[in-house]
Amino acid sequence: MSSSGVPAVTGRRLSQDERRRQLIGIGLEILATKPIHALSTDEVAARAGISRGLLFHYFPTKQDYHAAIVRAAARRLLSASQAARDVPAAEQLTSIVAAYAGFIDRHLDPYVAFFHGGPGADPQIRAIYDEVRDALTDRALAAAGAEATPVARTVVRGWWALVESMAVDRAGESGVPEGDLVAYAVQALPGLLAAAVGLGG
Amino acid sequence: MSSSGVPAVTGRRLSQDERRRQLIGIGLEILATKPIHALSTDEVAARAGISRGLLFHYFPTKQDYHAAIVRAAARRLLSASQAARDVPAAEQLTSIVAAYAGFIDRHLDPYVAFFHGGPGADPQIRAIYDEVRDALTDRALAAAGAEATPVARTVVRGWWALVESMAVDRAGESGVPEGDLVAYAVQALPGLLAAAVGLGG
DNA sequence: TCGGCTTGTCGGGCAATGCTCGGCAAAGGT
DNA sequence: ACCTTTGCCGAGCATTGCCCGACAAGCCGA
Repeated sequence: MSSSGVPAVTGRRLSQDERRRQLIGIGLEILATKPIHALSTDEVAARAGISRGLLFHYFPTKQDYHAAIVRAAARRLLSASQAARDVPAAEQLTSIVAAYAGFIDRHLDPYVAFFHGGPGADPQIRAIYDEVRDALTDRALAAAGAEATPVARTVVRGWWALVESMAVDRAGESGVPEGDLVAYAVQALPGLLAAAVGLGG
Repeated sequence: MSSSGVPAVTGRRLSQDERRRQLIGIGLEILATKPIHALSTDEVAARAGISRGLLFHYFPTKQDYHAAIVRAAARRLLSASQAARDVPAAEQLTSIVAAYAGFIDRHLDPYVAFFHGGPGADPQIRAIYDEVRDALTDRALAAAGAEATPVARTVVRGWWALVESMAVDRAGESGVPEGDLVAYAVQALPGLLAAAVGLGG
């Protein structure tokens, strides 16, 4: 568990890309454990076997470093939350929700730390959250075969919030089996969308 | 705009209660604007007209101070999200949701800053969030006349997440009138609850 | 009016931390 | 063997969270 996949033979000279990857990997490890304000640049530098100064060469600000880490976590979440290949159109949505819920189930603590964690007031991080929600919303709308009107998007974003809430609850305490949760969520969406067609605007 | 309601005649000697209130008031003002890591004890002390040391006499740690501020914000949210008096049972839920959505609408930026903001990994603050969600869930279940089974609680918590998501979206950009949103949310809950009766456990 | 006790308050100071900067040295081409 | 590039060091500055010993404002009894 020394340092995130990359062996980090201390003393070697890494390429920009290797170093960035290593530093982000270390950040992913640490931020899964403690909040940002408890992550010190000293610790990161020590784990990476480099000087404090070098960290700021790669990420001019601690906020930038934090944003890069969250962005990496977001990429993982999005790439995990795709429909399995060779899935018939009718089961696309189920496949996506199952993948998403499974991801939360497998990585509950880090998930909560990353996506309910960072300073919500930081615009960089807020933007990343929005991108994730938008991407998931696009996928769900496409899989559900629904038109992407503004109202429909709002509803689907809300529905994702519901799914996330229940998935986190489930992984935490409630005894609902994952399969049931997925089926419930998929079954609930059409009704929510249908009832929204008359909504203002 | 000197300092949050309490006049704070600098130089006077305040009682413990007055001072605490004043400091929390200042925190509520500042945290509505910027994230926690950008709030310095110096700034708070300067605004309150006191020394840095005194702040730590009232809140032994910056996290404690932060938690006290968030707790105050949570109290305001909860006290605003009640059913209006003299509302018939059938409209209790509508009244609560309207109050909640109205609160978000009136205080969008502070709301997001406080309730999507704090370090999610800080257990104190996480506990406050949980208390708020639990309290709102209790109210909604009672108003809907539903039984408070574990599954129902999970569903209602998820439904609140949906309501919050849509309310924030609404206040931000989407053109859905607030009344429509409230009616939509209230109408959606029974279906979500009914479909959940068979859920595992 | 004086003395004494309680307690809100000051302000200097320590250690940690975010961030800067000038310069060194390893890698690689010629 | 030289030179250019560039990854990297490490000393140092300013800020900030936090501690602590001491002062003084307020109240009480005499």
